[in-house]
Amino acid sequence: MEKYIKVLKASPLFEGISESEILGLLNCLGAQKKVFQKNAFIFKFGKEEKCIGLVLSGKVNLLQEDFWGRRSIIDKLGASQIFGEDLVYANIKNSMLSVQATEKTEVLFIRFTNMVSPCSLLCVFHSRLIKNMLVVLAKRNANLMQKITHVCKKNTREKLMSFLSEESAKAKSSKFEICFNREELADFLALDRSAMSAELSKMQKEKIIKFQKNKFEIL
Amino acid sequence: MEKYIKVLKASPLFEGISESEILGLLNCLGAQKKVFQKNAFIFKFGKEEKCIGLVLSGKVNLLQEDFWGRRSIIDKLGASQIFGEDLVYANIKNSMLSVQATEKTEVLFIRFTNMVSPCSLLCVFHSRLIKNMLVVLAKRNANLMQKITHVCKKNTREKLMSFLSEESAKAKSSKFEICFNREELADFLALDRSAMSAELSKMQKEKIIKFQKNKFEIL
DNA sequence: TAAAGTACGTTGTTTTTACAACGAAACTAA
DNA sequence: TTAGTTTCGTTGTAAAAACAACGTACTTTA
Repeated sequence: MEKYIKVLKASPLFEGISESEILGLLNCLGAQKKVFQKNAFIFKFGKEEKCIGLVLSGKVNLLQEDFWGRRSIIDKLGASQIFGEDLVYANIKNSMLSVQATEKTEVLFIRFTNMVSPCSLLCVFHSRLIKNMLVVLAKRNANLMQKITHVCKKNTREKLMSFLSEESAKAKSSKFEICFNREELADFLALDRSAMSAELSKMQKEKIIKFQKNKFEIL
Repeated sequence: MEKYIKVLKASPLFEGISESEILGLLNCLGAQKKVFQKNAFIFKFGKEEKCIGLVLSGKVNLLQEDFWGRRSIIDKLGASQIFGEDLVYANIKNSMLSVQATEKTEVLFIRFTNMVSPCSLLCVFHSRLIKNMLVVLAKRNANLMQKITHVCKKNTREKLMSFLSEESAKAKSSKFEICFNREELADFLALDRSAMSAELSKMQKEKIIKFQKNKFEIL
């Protein structure tokens, strides 16, 4: 696991814990690595899950899927980010969302029973882990709020502008790159892909934005 | 504050803490009561806030408002429920959402600086409060997910059915009462009120649902 | 109890979106 | 290299939603 120490250190879950201490903790936590190929499901909605996942490499989409296969993407996570954290404390057994690899992805699973009823070594770091979890949950909250902001806009253009403005703010620049391809973006903003594509072109013609593939600029 | 002890005891924030202990805690927490009239804003988006709010009586809407006054209701809270909890841990100073009283409402404010750096009495309950906050945040999470589920449905009818099904499940009955009036429901589901009203009527004609004011039945 | 205000349903028109279908470009793998 | 696949933009048409306007019933309050 030393190979991934930088990734682990950068994770919000291990904030404030030293590299050597993290390695010790992983044993207590019963951490296990698994590899997923592109498009493989890591969590599937409704299935019982007992682990938190930490992305070691690659990328995953958090998403909801309804009965008819219509999907709604909640967020895309990269290395160091974690998922499934809400299951631990909301008293829910079954996963509320699906998690799907968008490329070959390595995930570290942590059994959260170990996290709630800790062993003696874990005890030392228990309160630190708990605090970190609070931050993780609050951040996920902010995230969901942001998504709600976007999807509740009343039409295609406003949704796009809401999203692009936030991305621009995150990047602290009018030029930025987004992590979604067109279909993913449509599923994130609850739009029809082709209609969205048309609107993007229209906005480019009107010189509101410029884009090329995933590179955007707000004018 | 003895008057509200039942309400406080029922709050997820004080889960596992006895009534007498709660009363002691409130001093350390610097709790203060305020009264708000119908439609008054308790929090306003973007304003700096330093308190968690606990509803003692009445009801409030959590909502987002954009530049043009278009609002999106996130949730309606009643007695014992708390808001502003994410501000404490997400390292955000300004409130991400507005909170508005929908009737005359009493709110208990708790300065969260006191909650993070506790006094000696607080210390005894500190870990309990933290655990409770984890649950609150995780539940809010589940809540936001549920809202996302509804608003991401592709048309009016599906949004309504998604919402009504959940309400029915919550009530564990095909007959149930909803907490929103029509305009609030429209703002919750990101719909036009009149279009929604029309669709509800249509669904009633088709004998999919029955309703009268806020009482609904799924057939 | 009269008057004003609010909540809700209804309707017709305009605007917007969804859907399907297609072609070009970019990417992948044999 | 070539064939197959995926991604993306474009277009026309059908479907749906937004909007405005209005009537009625119910509430509030003076």
